[in-house]
Amino acid sequence: MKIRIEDDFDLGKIADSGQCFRFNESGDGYSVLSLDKHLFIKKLEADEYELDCSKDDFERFWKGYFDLDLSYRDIRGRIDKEKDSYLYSASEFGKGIRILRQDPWEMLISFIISQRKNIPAIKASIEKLCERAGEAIGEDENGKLLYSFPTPEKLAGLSLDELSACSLGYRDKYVMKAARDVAAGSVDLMAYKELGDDELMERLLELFGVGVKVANCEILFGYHRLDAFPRDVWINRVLEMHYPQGFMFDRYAPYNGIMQQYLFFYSRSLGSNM
DNA sequence: AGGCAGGTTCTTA
DNA sequence: TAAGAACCTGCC
Repeated sequence: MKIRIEDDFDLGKIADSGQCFRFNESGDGYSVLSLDKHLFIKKLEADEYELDCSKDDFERFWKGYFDLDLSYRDIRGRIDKEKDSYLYSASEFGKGIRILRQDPWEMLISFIISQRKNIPAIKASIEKLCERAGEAIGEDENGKLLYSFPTPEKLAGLSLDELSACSLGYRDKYVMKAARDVAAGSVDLMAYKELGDDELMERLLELFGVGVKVANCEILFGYHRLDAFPRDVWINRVLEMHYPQGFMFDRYAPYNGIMQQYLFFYSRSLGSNM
C-alpha cells in the first residue's frame, strides 16, 4: 500500500538512531523487523511511501509503530533557537527521527545486550539470537531468511552455552535470567504498562543486568514513555560540555526522550570530540 | 598491543 | 554510600 507522511520522517536517520537494531537499509528501501512482524518500506516521491503490508496491518500495527499520530514537527517547534542553540542545531540535524513504538520484551533483551557494545556488535548478537531461537517468518528481496525475535519461552529454553554462542559475552547470564523470569511469569512486562513511572523504573531495576541506563532505554523505547531520558557516555559528554547549568527538562516535558534522541544522534555523528 | 565500546555488578573502605 | 575493579568480545 501507499501512504503519505507529512510530518518529520526519515527512514535513514531512524535506522541509524540507535533505538532499533533490526531496521536496516535493504535494496532501495528499508527492512523493518519488530517481534514477529516484518515490513519493507521505501520512499517514493516527496512524502509518499510504499509499504508491503495491507491497509489493515498498517492501521493496526505499523501506524502505531512509527508513532504517526504524534507531530514531531510540533514538538521540535518547542526548541528555541536563541535559548537553546545546541539542541536547536541537534534537532535540525536529526529532523526525521521518531521514537518507534517497539515491544517491551524485545527492547529489554536488546538493551541488556547493548551494554558496553557498539551498535554493529549489538546488531550482530541480536541477529544470531534470532537465527538460533526465532522462527523463520519470510524472506527479504535477496531471498535471505528473516527470523522473528525469540519468544521468552524459546530463549529460556537455550543453554548458557547456546546464548554465549551469540557473542553475548558476560551478558549471557543476564539474558538467561531475564528470559526465564519472563517465561515463568514472575516478571510480567505487559502488566508493567499499567505502572506509574517511578514504580516502572523500580521494577525494571530489579532485573539482573539492568541498571539505570538500560532501564531508561526500556522505558523510552519499550514502553514508549517519551519523557524518559537515557544517559549514556555520549549524552553525558553533551551535558557536561554544552549544559553546564543544566538541561531544561521542564521546558521539554513530557518529550525529553525525543530531545535525547536528537542530542544522541547529533553528538554521535560528530564523533567523540564535538 | 592496549584501549575502548550507548553499563552493571561485585568488592572494598 | 561511594569509588574502583572486573567483566566477554571484537575492532581499531
